[in-house]
Amino acid sequence: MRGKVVTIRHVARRAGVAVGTVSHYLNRSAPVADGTGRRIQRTIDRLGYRPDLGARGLRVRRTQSVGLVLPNISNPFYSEVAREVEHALWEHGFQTLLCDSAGDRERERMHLDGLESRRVDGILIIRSSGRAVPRTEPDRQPGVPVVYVDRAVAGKHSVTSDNRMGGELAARHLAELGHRRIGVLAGEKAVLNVQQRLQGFRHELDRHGLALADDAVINGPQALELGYEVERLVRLQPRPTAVFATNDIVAIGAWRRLLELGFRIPQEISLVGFDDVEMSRLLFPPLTTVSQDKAAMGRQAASLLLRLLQGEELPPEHILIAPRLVARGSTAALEKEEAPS
Amino acid sequence: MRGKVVTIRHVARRAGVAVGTVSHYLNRSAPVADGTGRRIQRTIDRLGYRPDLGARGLRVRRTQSVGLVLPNISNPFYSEVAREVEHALWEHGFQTLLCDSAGDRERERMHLDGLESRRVDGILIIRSSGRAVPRTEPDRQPGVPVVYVDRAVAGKHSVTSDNRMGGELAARHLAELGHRRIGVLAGEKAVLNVQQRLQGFRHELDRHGLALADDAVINGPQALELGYEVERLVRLQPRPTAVFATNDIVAIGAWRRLLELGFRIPQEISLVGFDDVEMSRLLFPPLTTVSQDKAAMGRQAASLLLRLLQGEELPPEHILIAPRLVARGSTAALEKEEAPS
DNA sequence: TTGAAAGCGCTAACAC
DNA sequence: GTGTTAGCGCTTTCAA
Repeated sequence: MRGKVVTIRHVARRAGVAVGTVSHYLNRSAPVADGTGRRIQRTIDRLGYRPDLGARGLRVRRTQSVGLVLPNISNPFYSEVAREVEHALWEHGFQTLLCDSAGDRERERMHLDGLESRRVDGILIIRSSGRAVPRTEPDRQPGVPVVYVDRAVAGKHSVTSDNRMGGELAARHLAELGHRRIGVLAGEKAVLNVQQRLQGFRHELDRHGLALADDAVINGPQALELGYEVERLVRLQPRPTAVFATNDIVAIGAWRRLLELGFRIPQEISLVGFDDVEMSRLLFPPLTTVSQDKAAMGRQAASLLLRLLQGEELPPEHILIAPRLVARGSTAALEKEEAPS
Repeated sequence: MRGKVVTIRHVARRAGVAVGTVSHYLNRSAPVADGTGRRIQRTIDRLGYRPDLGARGLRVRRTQSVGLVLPNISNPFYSEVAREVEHALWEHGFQTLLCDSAGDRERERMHLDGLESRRVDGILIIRSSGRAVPRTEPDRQPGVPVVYVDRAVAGKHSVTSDNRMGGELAARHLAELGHRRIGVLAGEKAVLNVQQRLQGFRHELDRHGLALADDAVINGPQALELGYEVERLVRLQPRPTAVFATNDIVAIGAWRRLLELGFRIPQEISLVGFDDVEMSRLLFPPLTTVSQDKAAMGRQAASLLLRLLQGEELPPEHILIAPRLVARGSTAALEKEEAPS
């Protein structure tokens, strides 16, 4: 497969020095005379020598690589995180090993095994939710730092959005616009992120003297189809004047169905999502949503891992990234108690 | 960093056999007595031994890894390709090394250097277009197979959509719906994919006795902003009744602006995109578009590379993936010459 | 079948 | 400053 590569020995011989000297030159692990250095560099260029990182890794026991495990790289949320992670790691000389678990716990485990065999220096993982993620879990390779992203795990390093705060932001926005009858399209109760968003939402509603009717909360997997269920919400008496969806995909499903049903957004009904995926702002009207700072999550997770890789001994830390409300066209102030129905 | 890992030697000693035997057992490179094998396996499990793939790679000169270089992993088009690639490679025991070039040629070059140092067995690359991709280019590491994705490169292995055919499909669809005055929002002239889509479009229009007016083609970078230029198109006299955008993002820009301007889609104006990114079907009305089979592209590229990695000597081959027209809500038959204006 | 040993490309300790 | 060499964990002759 790989032909006769040029090795450090070839370089040494051609430059008329010892391999140790070349190695020192390369790694600045010992000073090398100017002339010698130049001769070595010239030889390297001429021969097109590239140090074999695998061999180096075997020797120094560091591969300068980290595994990135996530449920689906083509999910825009994850891919944006992945992009930031890759950039941050690359700038520090680390190669990203992409592991797509396809949302499958078993596959995720196999990937983790693979990364262990590849002796990665660290791991960033967005666990597949396969029902809820256990709130805690055992270490695999002791000594290999792991940072959890978008999932809080007790006793581990993790970086997530402040989901509770996000829920509050959504509630405050709607409350301040004067909405009093509000429906919610919520993900599954077992999912921690959903729970927290809902908690925050309820809590803030409460502060405004509002409450969620039991039949005004619809649970289900966070997918387009859940959004379609908005139809049940608008049949309620009295009809909610605003709907909060626990993520944008769900909100988009709702948006579609509402438009199909002939509702005018936001005049007749307001809609708030969560995530701020790219397409939210492209809709018409564009979606008001709680924006998660995906780039910041990726960057923070990477830089936390990087610090651990330097050997810093940090206690497990849960970094919360603040979301912010992005008010766009899908929400509006409630017109004073709908006039003649 | 990595503590005292257990090596094949530990396993051998504990199992009371030679390291060679363990190796043979692991790789089935020689038959091993049943009893011995079982003893080895038990020891492996007990010790939690994981072969060091780096060390193995050093010895066998294959790393079981391939580099995937692309301009932006958070672009939904690329990330979908990436997903298929990762899956296909992983199922054949290869690890994907993710390299995001951020659309920067220099960075792309550095990534390629890095992959060379990491001794990847092969490379899949979606070149950054930084102005046009040269139609041909030199090999880097002789012996390391490279497959170009979404870009045709003379004399190299490549997998792309049949862009010309895609253009034809779009034109045929509009022509058959009775449209005669058609506008185009085209990417930059220097980009090969755009050229081909346009060629196909014009060619098919021609077959229907139609032509594109000079001022009915607007060029620019394929981004949302180009879509907004649809405003210039609808000011033309006579006004086009249909618009073809060379990709979906552009089409979505157009869709937004048209809605803002108060046009009804498709009653007053039809709109066709290209790519079929996820959000196309989520719009309202959903976008009619030429669907590129991204999954097929990823799979085919991966399986071509895999064959090359088996050592097959294939002549450079340009695999074309057929696109198909997905007629959704944004196009409609032209109502017989708009009645009273 | 099994075992011993050489060597993949590199770094780091040590000697000069 | 520079050169020599052991050895990282593994596979693969070759001999037993």
